[in-house]
Amino acid sequence: MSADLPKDRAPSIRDVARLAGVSHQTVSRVLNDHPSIRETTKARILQAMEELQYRPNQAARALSKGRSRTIGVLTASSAQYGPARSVAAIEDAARRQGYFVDTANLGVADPAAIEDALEHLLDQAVEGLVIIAPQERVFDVLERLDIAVPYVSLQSTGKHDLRALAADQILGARMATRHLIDLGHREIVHLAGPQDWNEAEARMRGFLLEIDDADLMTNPPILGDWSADFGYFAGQELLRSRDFSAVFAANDEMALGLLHALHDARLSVPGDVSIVGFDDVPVASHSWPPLTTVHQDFDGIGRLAFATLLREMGTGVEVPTAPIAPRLVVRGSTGPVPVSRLPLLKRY
Amino acid sequence: MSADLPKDRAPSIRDVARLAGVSHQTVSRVLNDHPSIRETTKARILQAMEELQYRPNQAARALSKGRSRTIGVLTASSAQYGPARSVAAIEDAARRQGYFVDTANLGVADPAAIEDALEHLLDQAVEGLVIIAPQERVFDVLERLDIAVPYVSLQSTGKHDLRALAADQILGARMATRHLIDLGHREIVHLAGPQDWNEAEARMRGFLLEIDDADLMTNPPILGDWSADFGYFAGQELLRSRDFSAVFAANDEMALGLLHALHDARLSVPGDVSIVGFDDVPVASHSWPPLTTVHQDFDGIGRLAFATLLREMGTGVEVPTAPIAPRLVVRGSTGPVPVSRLPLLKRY
DNA sequence: TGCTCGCATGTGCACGGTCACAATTGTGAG
DNA sequence: CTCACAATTGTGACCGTGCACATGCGAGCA
Repeated sequence: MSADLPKDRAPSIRDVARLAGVSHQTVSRVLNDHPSIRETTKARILQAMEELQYRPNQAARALSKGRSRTIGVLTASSAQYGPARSVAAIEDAARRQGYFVDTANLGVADPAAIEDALEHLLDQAVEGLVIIAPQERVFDVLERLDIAVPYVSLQSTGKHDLRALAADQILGARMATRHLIDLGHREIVHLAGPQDWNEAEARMRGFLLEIDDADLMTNPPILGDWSADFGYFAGQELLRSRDFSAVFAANDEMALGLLHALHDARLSVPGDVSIVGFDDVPVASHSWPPLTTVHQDFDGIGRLAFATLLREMGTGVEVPTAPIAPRLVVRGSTGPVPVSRLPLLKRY
Repeated sequence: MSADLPKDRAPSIRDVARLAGVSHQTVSRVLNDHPSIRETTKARILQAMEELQYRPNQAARALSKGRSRTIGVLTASSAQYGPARSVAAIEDAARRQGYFVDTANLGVADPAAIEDALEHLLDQAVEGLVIIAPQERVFDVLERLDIAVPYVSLQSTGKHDLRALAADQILGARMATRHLIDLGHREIVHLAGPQDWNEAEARMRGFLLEIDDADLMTNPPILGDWSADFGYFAGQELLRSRDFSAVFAANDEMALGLLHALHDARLSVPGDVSIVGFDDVPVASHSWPPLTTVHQDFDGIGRLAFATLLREMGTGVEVPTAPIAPRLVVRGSTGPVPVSRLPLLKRY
């Protein structure tokens, strides 16, 4: 049969309808599996679809239903392990529910860039937004633009939404700090993340809360930029200027850089200094010594974020969710305060 | 004025037209900046748009023009640094050109999952595809489905497209291997990536070519899975079974795991064994010792991929492209063959 | 037998843009 | 002042799908 002449447009429901000898509406009903369709008719239509290699046109569907089935993901530094992993998980979960994911990466996060990225996502008529690794500025813009779609944010402090995830950050930081205190450390330095990141701020908060609970003193944390390079330089600086026996770094990368600086200075870890990181990136267990850190279930966080967003969007779909708990993973980079160090402490 | 009654639908060009006192077509002309429009009219329309907070509906545009302005990115293991970074670069470049990016991550890469992910992207009527970190199977599926849109692939071997990028992988591997040979190493082991990844295969090819050019012998490479954990176990196994003075790992993660194994065995790097990685991930410079590796410009690769795709898609837009060259970064993990080792070699 | 009811299917239009093709207005030459 | 022609603007159809609202048809019942 030469029923399918060149016709370069992709086949539409009408083409399918013609081939199956029904009206386009009946075909549409099959697509949305409407209950009242005779089995034989349905079979005939399905076969016609198969024959024509029919693929529903999402744009047309979006236009007519007013729903795009697309969600947007706004992410800063998506090349970092944690965010990247969560994005992948979100994408996966979304695809499973038939949603498309449109991403926008923020390089520099000046308000103009943020607005630009958001506009881009809104242009696509996203039905919801996931904000990853949010900085306060992002929420300012979000509020200023008066976004019409629901959004959730990962790893925030609960200021704007998801309390559950927020608790994790603070709790995780407390666990890390507690671990060091339990080992006898009294002079603990916090190598913090950039404070305009809610996530970094929450971790610092957890650190300070735990220090406070233990009635310890601490110098103001060092504000870093998440990078291993910064960790390295901060380490050099610390060695020059402060006395301390342990460091809690706000993420693994900085912890690894710090480790490097300590090696350079011929100091032993954990002999002279103990180090704890945060995130448990895959290489954390292979540094020398292996890094004690706080494990985060990034996949779970991503899935939870999507599930929460789905609920927020008021779709009927309810995806089961479970709260995400951080987990302290003790490896070789932490140990008791060295005896040799105890007298030193008396100086203060 | 209460011209804007509730009317919950978003404003359309017709609403704008009414407010500006022109026809919808004139508004459309403004959107596509058609040349012949009186300046005063244009200004009036722009103001009306502003007033109504008008935002063009992409779905409608896609429907009527038959173009979605969307490209798809198919990626395996997008949580890895390199791919993640390239994806971000692609996304950025695409956004700049007004394109949307839809991503699909491959967890396990069985043909069914690949097909599923591709179908998902095609459902969105993507105009082009970027395949990242391709495995041969992906291309099989791609060919079987007889995809109608152009695609480019990152870091392939040139079998399917982009020769320029392919050369990089082989060249980079040769540079790494050459470096070890120049240092006097004769027994070099290659810790390869999974061979169904074209990228891994290319690196192995580069290694073998260089070994061959130097008239050296080598045992068959060890086939890994890219992970640091694998590098660690491979290291333990190597120490038990083989004699060697240097290892070229197909990526940094495996190299770091290997480093860990050597530390565990109390071997010195580079005193006893030299190690080279591939990728130059951010922590590579902070391992102990800092890792000698082959730097790849992932951002550049991403941009190049998008530019190439744009050309492939036959859009008028020409984005300037520059070939990407790998760069050997010599750090502390490589050094001359230890004298103590030379006699040992005679045994073979 | 005639009537109601529910299932299965069909008809026509709306969604918000773009396109092809008028229709109108403005401009300069003869 | 008229006409040809360009510049500007308007009209109506169409893209592929879903919705509201018929319509046809057989079963059940009085």
